[in-house]
Amino acid sequence: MANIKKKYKFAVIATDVVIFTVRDGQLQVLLIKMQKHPYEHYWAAPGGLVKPDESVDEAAKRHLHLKTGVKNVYLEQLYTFGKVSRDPFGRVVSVAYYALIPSAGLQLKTTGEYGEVSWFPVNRLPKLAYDHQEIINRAIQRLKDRLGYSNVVYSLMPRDFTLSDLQNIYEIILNKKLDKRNFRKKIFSLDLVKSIGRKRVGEANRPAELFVFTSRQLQRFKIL
Amino acid sequence: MANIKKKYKFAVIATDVVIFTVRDGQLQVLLIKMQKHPYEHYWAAPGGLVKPDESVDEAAKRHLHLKTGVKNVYLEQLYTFGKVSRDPFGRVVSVAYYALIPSAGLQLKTTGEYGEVSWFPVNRLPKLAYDHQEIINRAIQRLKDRLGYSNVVYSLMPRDFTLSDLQNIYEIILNKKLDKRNFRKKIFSLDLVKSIGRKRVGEANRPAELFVFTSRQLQRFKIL
DNA sequence: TCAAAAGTGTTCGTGCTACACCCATGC
DNA sequence: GCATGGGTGTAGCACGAACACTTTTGA
Repeated sequence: MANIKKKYKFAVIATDVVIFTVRDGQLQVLLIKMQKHPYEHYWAAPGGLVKPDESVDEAAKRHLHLKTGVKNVYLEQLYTFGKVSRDPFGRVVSVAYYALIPSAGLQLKTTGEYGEVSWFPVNRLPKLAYDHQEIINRAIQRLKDRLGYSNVVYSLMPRDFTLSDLQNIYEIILNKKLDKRNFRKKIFSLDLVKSIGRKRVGEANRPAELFVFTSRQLQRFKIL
Repeated sequence: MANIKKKYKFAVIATDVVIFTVRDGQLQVLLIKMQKHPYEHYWAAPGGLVKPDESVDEAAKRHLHLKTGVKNVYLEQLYTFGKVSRDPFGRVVSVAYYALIPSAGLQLKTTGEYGEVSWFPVNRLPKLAYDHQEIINRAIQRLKDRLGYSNVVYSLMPRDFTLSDLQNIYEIILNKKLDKRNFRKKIFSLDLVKSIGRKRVGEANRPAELFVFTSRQLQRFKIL
């Protein structure tokens, strides 16, 4: 460890990306199984060094794409973790990001050189390498905050959805029940969604009206 | 420039600290005059490389102390700036922080090897080196947000102060007038301050009651 | 006809906004 | 006694919280 540290005259930069989706009624995070000592059998958020010719944002996008195949999803810088001994392989400072992707039609890059990749519900996480537990905790907190003060939720939803779908996402992430009537009132008063004039049919109950977001750009305002 | 870049195999880490105070009825930032081409006659926020044996937080504290002599002031990580060409001297990623210090009894380290150091009102900034204009803009925005949702303002105030002093700080930073009665009601209802049973005397008007903060720990809640 | 989720209004209380006059002091 | 900032209360309004029943479909 000590001799590895000496490879670098200064701290070097890496990035880690906490990738969220909502699947099976739970908020889930994408993790990769580590191979190297001392972290074999630990899991970690995808990430790696920033190359000299790419920005930190680009590095985060690259790692996100590498593991999920997705592009153009919501990606926000979270925080930079810079403790001296956070990485036993050397002096690495990590700029953490978090990404939000809709679960519909997701295909992981589980094969290849990078070992096992898997989704985990945030309340049943395995042993995590480095300070990734701390990183994920902070990402969850940030996500909760953003839900209440922006329309980011659009990045977790498919193109069209019912208001109950939307309310479910909120309830799952915030981990509390919301009042249906108040929720709908609020969403409508903010003009967040518009009806597409169709209903979701084929279920054993009254068909629900389908909506799309009026805007899929990030906007800030108080929702909850 | 190109050959300097090659000195580093990876991006290296620096930190920059935007230091705020309120003086002369204005929000001001501490800047240092640059010496080296291409930025001679430009100014910049204090900062520099992170040493291999210090955390990024510690590096920020070090640079803050170096220029102001102060310790134990409010210091918060702001954002990490990672564009490839932000620094013409090489591939440097900067973790920006901002600090808040009370103006009372401030003494700058204007002498010594580091060249000129000076305060500038945020709305009359000189030409800034690197991407420091962007960093400062973001810091101002963050500060405004925090004022409305926490008690950070304590870190800009002397130990005891009048309610008008406090309101002034808010008005200066937010750049808008507040209603005196509503402001006082809010501050009291949150138990932010307590009277010390003394008044500020010697001014050509009714003496104002002096207060201290009930807590000088960061707390979050909606103020404005 | 039953189960299951969709959809729909009103009431109440809290908190924010707007607003004007008297008070205590130094000069 | 005058100029200067200190200190105080109320009324209207907007918004959030609580709450229950009818509708539409598939099985």
